[in-house]
Amino acid sequence: MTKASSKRRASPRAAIEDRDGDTEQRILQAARSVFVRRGTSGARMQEIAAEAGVNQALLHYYFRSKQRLAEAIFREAAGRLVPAVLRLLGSDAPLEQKVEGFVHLYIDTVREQPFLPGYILAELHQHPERVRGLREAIGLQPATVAKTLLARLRTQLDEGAKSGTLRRIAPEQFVVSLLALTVFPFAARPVLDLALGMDDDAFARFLDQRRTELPPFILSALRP
Amino acid sequence: MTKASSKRRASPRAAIEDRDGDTEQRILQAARSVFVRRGTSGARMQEIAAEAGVNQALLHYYFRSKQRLAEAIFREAAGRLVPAVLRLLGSDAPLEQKVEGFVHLYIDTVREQPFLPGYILAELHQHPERVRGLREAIGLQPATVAKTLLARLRTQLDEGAKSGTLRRIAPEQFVVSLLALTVFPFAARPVLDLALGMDDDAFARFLDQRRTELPPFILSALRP
DNA sequence: GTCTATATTGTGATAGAC
DNA sequence: GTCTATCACAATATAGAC
Repeated sequence: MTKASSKRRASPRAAIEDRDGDTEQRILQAARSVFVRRGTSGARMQEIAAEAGVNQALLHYYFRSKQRLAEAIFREAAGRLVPAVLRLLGSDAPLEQKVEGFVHLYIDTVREQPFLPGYILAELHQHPERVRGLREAIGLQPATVAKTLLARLRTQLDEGAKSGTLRRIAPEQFVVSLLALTVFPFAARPVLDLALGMDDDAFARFLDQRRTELPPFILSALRP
Repeated sequence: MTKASSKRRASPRAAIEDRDGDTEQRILQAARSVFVRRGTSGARMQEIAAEAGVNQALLHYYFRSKQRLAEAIFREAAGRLVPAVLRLLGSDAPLEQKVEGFVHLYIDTVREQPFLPGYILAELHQHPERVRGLREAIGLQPATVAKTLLARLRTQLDEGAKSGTLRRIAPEQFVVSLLALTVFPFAARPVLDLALGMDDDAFARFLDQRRTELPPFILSALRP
């Protein structure tokens, strides 16, 4: 899976004696859990080792250093969300479909790992250099992606404006608003807990409601 | 200012010989800068000391431990944003005024320290126990605040729905959407940089535009 | 109040037996 | 591949002179 790991894999053909779920996977699993919760600087190799049920030395055996492990986890996390989002928004489906498709896809995906957005935003905030990881996750040149995505959206928005079905709005504002309305509830989960007294059950109900009500809300906002 | 500091202040009446800007303030200033950028676990006392132009021992003289210093900074940061927001949203001004008032207040305030939202969200994500700091920043019991705020909003939204001027919407959804649209652009600043190629100038223009266009956008979304 | 050591602990990383 | 030391250094914290 990882470059580092494949290089290091031992027995050429054997791998049968691996216990329940190959060790590397158990480490990755534990690393995900810890890094996502504590962030890269807050994470401790010891905690990861314990959660994986191995000792610290093994982490280094599989992934050279904390740095590399952290990068692997971040790339994986970002790669799970970003490309799908970009593909959807950049497609040439009609705008109404994009909005609903995006909201559903995002909420359904992230629901299973509600801490991902908070983790990604926190990492990018604290380690801006990690944007590189995002670049790789995207695959293409960001500048290119941005231009084509925005250009396509602009076309759609302009058409709607001319035909009188849409209010005139800059594509950047549109994208950010769409992202904001969908991503923010996850990223601000602790705030909702405190400020609105929202526990896990209430949050689940909140998401159900939002999933169906957000698309019409957004489309209504777009109407002139 | 801080409990710790006032207890420790030395010369009873003298304080005149302090050089440019009282030392405690210089430390706080540096601590703000470092904690906000790196987060609590990523921050280094040494970096703070250097930025304040003093040595590490002084940090401990004024604020016992890194932990305490971090808490002071977080409380201050949260206290600068949260209470104002809650007061505004909980007031009995008409809904249209709340929306515009909130957007303007928030964007104008945070513009000067655009990393605050990212810092606060990241801290809450990585150290949920820090919610205590938020509690103190709010001053009142969060449960109470939440109830009265939501209750008041529900009244206003229901009235609007009955009179046919507003679409029916749960107050929780409304608050989260309002917050999302306003806060997210700051919290996701690095993403905007990468995904939309938005540098500081472009971001400033983006905010100008958003400040004026967001209120009508939201009000349009609320219309049936 | 502020500084220069210095103590103390935390934490990532490596060596080497099995 | 996996483990038990153990190293090396980074980082917080304290002692004590000035």
